[in-house]
Amino acid sequence: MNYDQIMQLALERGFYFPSCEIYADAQAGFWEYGPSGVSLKNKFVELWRREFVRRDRMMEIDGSQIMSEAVFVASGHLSSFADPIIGCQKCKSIFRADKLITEITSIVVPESADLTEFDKVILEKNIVCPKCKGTFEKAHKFNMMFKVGIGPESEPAYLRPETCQSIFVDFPRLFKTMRGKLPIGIAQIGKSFRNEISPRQSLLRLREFYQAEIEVFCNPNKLDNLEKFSEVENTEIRIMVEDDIKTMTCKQALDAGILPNKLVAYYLGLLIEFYQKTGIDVTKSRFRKLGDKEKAFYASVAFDFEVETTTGWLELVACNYRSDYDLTSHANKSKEKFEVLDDEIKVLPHVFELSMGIDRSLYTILEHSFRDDKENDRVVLSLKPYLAPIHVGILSLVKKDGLAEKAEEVFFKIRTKYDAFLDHSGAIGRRYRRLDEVGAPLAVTVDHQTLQDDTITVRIRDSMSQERIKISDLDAYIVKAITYP
RNA sequence: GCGGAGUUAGUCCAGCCCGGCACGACGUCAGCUUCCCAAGCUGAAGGUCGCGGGUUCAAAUCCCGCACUCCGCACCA
Repeated sequence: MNYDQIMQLALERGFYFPSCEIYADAQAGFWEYGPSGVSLKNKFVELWRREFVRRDRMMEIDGSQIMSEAVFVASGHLSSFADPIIGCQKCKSIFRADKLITEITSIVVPESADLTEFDKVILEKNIVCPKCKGTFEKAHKFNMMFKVGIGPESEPAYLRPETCQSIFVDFPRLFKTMRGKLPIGIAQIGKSFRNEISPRQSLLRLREFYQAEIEVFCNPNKLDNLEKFSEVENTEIRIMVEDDIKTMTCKQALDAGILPNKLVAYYLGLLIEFYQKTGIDVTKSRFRKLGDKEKAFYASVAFDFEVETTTGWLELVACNYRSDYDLTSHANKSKEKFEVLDDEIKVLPHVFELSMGIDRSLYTILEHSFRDDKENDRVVLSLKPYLAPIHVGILSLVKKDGLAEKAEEVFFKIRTKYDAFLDHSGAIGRRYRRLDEVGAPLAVTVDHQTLQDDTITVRIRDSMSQERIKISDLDAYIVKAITYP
């Protein structure tokens, strides 16, 4: 169960594969989901919707992927979502300006400093290219946003680098028209785009990727006034405390001051309960509080939710307390009013966000579900049944004697309700194994007895055990097996 | 973007030094056989040898450029 095995399974079984792969100019960092991948993703998204949007009575929106320049002037992405870089005139090597200066002179010039600051220090300290001793060109910024030109005049706009900006921009309308009341979560699933310098490892670092983001708007004076916290107070989380991972309940973490308030503790509790249901091994997870240097520019407190995979610790969710950074910025830039009434008092809400990487989560689900069952000479994806790309395979034991036709009858009865897959060809054991590899939890087999008494066998993926049931009971059987928790 | 290693069928790979019809396995499809766990037999399909250029009578093979993948650096959900 390492990265290469998952990659091979993904390619062979239609989970995901490189975009535009038949052309030589295909760029790195773009991947397609195949049929199995889409089916898994849809079910993952549905689970997310159940466990966050419905459970916590959030609103869900679907915003535009291209957003106007003003949005990113206000959000800070135009100035801050960029690295200061310098290039050598001679050998063309490129360096991070701030890192190189600190490395050579120990002078700390903040990443966000004015570009002339970098040029000044480089000139004063006579910094040259560490590779060829060449002199540097002027510092410039490499912005990680994709710029697009709108209309015939190519008016500047950008592909959003995070989905949440639409939520902030839409907040005033949503709060008014949807009868909002603090605290309120607004959620969105969609694509975001970042021009990574070096995308790598398929779904783990993409230039175009799916995020599931939740922005919780709250009254900053009432962060510990949250009745629903009792729902998760005994939920156990694993959290880094001074380089050790400690297991404790949300309440314990709150009481110990490791988590800052009930609101944050509540949503971290929801998060871990969600991931438990995805089949990811949460005993291999941790929340890690980020230091000031690691945090995004908009975050005042940040916890990363990380999971151990064969590629190392992988960040699946960024949990950022963004305070009023975004609403204040957009209010100032747009002149729109973002204050709302909470108990008759006007308040500018603060924001706590759960920013989930969907692609990375799907990869982790695959890796944590992958089982190399040598005893039975098979590869099994032990996915949670409700996430399986195929719910049930419908097989005829052999193709002749009318068994294929009977299997088709069974298939036609259930095909619109479940993800079912009909298969007649080849040895029965081979067909079971193919289903095991895409994680189908059930396999129904039509045999000679079926023709006599309308019963079929149902094979359970994980145990390989079988039981015989009536065709008329199949629907109820499948519902029970694949229903969401 | 840098350093290193790579790229040949759906997958894994041989061939490359030393230029001459692209090898094998797995998988897929069809038929036979078996009739509940990747058996066997017969047959078939599947290739811009990463892309572009050069050298040559002839290039997967030699030369140049580029792209992509993987590992490290840096960046990040």
